[in-house]
Amino acid sequence: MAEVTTSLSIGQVAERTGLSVHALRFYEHEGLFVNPVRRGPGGRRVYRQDDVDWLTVCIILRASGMPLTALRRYADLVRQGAGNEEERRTLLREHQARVTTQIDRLAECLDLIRFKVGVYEDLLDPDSAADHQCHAPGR
Amino acid sequence: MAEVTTSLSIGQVAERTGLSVHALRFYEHEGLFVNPVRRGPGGRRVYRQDDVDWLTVCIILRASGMPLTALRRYADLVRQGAGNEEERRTLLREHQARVTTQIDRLAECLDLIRFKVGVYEDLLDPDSAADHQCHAPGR
DNA sequence: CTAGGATCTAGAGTTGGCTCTAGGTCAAGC
DNA sequence: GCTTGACCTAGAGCCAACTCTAGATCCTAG
Repeated sequence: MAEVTTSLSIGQVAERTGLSVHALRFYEHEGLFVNPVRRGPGGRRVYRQDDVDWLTVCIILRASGMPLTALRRYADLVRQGAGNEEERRTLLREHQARVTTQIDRLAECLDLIRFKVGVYEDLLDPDSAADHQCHAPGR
Repeated sequence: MAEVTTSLSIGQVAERTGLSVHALRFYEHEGLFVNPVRRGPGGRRVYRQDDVDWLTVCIILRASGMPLTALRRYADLVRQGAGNEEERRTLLREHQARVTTQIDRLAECLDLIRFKVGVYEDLLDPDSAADHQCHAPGR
């Protein structure tokens, strides 16, 4: 039960990460990988599990709105190795702040949306209408 | 203290909504206004407070990720007048669901980000390090 | 030997949502 | 009468992040 260093093809990585093979090549081209992607016979890309792990992190950062430029910056720092941990922390903290801000903003939007849904709810079946305060813009 | 029907120029609307004049013309072109924008002397756009109110709603829906196509659909429904409230409710409910999903997703991402910030925190001043569980991918 | 499928590179195309430009009109103030 | 600034239209340009295409190579199975 030891798979010490399993090699993965680009197709396999695409499958396990959910990224397209196109996106994987694109990410590589953009310098988003920490380890330069090795090549096997015929010039084919060979990935390992830690590439997949890194991609998993990338996907999460992307999903939370980090632009590729910032992701590249982070990859650069990690690639450079020990010594720049403070900068990495700063980068992540800034992103963290943006994400919390974004969540708050969305929660506010959700308030209005809920309110408006509520208005239509009352309109469409007034029986189950609760009382609502009315302080939002029309329509 | 009665400003019964104040007319606003495109510049004034831009100022109060935060949208650019370009964006306002673009939104009009895209059919996102409920009332066709009236024109004053010289063909200039004349807005009123309820346009601003509507734009406020638009801005919130946009900020929560509603694409312009959906916003246009909603505007169409409102423009058509009474009778399609159910469809409006459906549209808003669907958007509401997407927003809550998005908030949840962001919250999950935030977990990882916090974890990683924590790792660098511990690394950079280990004195104040609390204990952490370790189950996230590397770097 | 050959057909199929996965891979390769380089670069063009797409999408959404604006933003900007060019060239012109119009009203007010000096 | 002239400049200034806000406005007009139509359409081009931009940005991010992919996605897709073309044409070539390589490996495996039949």
